[in-house]
Amino acid sequence: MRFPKLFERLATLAPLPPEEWAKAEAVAKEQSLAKREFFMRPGDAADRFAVVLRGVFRGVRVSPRGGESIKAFRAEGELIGAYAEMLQRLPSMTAIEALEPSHVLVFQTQDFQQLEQGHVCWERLARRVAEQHFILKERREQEFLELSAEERLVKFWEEHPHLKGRIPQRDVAAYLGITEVALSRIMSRRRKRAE
Amino acid sequence: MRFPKLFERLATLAPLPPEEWAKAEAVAKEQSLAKREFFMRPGDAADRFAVVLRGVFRGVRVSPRGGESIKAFRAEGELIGAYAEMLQRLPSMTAIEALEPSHVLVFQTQDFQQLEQGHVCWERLARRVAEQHFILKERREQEFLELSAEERLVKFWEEHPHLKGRIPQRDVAAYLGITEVALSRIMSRRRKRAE
DNA sequence: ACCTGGGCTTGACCTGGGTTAAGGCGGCGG
DNA sequence: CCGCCGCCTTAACCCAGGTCAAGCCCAGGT
Repeated sequence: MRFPKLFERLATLAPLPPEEWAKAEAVAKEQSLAKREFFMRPGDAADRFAVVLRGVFRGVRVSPRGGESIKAFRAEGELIGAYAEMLQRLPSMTAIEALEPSHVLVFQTQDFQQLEQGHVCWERLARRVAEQHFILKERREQEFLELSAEERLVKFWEEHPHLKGRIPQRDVAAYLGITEVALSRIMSRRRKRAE
Repeated sequence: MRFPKLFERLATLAPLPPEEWAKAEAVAKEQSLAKREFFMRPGDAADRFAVVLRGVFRGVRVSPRGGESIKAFRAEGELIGAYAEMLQRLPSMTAIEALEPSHVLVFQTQDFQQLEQGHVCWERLARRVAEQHFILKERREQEFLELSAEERLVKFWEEHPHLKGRIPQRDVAAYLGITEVALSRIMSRRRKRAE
């Protein structure tokens, strides 16, 4: 077994027989990405996803009007991929970019579907993944509905302490739905208030 | 079969043997709700969900600070329930309230889990449901990130034309994340612009 | 017909965040 | 060592939306 830690993590989501995991490892391919290299670009087919082994990624949505907003950051142990587009069999509308030299374990969705046909555990795992992703998005929805930009910022760092120092300020702003300028103002305001 | 239309709808999500559906109908209970009556209140156990047969509901999150925001409206054929809380086995933090005299088909999550143990089709259906819910929430996230309140309003009516005239203005505002006052202003601004 | 109350609008005023543009500053290549 | 570039900050100005408060409209009840 090449990735015992990853196996353990997945097994907490749904029971996963080691021999099934062995099959998964057999079809997965490792990939290294330089800083600023893309795992996926808008327009690419959403036919692959990966687990981050080392590094951090940002999922960027480039809107028709040119604005960039950030859907999520993903670090060690988390999944990257154009999930919504994959489910809808649409080309990716998301850019997924390494913010550090990174290393990932890539699966073709086609290979994953093969695994699903071999054992129900994969369908169960996929269900749990969908549910967890839903919970995350609903939490985010709620933050937009109820919290000010400043409150969202505080919460962001509470929930993602491991990203401290690894992502540029402007990306945090794009994640919060504000500009770099507004974020800088909010931070200086807080600094002052804390004397 | 008491609800052939519902059966058909579900069968489009995942293959569903009629005999399994019969079992589901056997454990489900119909419930009627008056206008303003709650299907679920904050603090209730999230141990049931339902399909709307007739009527409209709003899912309201009452924040600690007293503000009300609306997570979703649900009409005929859609699911109501405190989904995220159910997945996390937490008590509901959501109020689900009928905006019209309504009629729903209620399932206990416990009964649903029984069905799941009897046939994989239910797990597959649950997965599809999770995935669809995810897609909806991600779409909403994107709207908050990229669109102004006015653009969100336009999109809301494009996507929910069947709710026209059935939900009060203030609830639309609470769904968009703005106040009733702001919504009224936006609407009058648009009226003027259209001469 | 009248009152009442709920839901919507309007106005005056304030504030948070957008926009634009001008620096500051640290790292890196020449 | 200098100059450049990327990233962040600051300032001036503007506008969308929040807040508070008054008023309107209409449906329901008496």
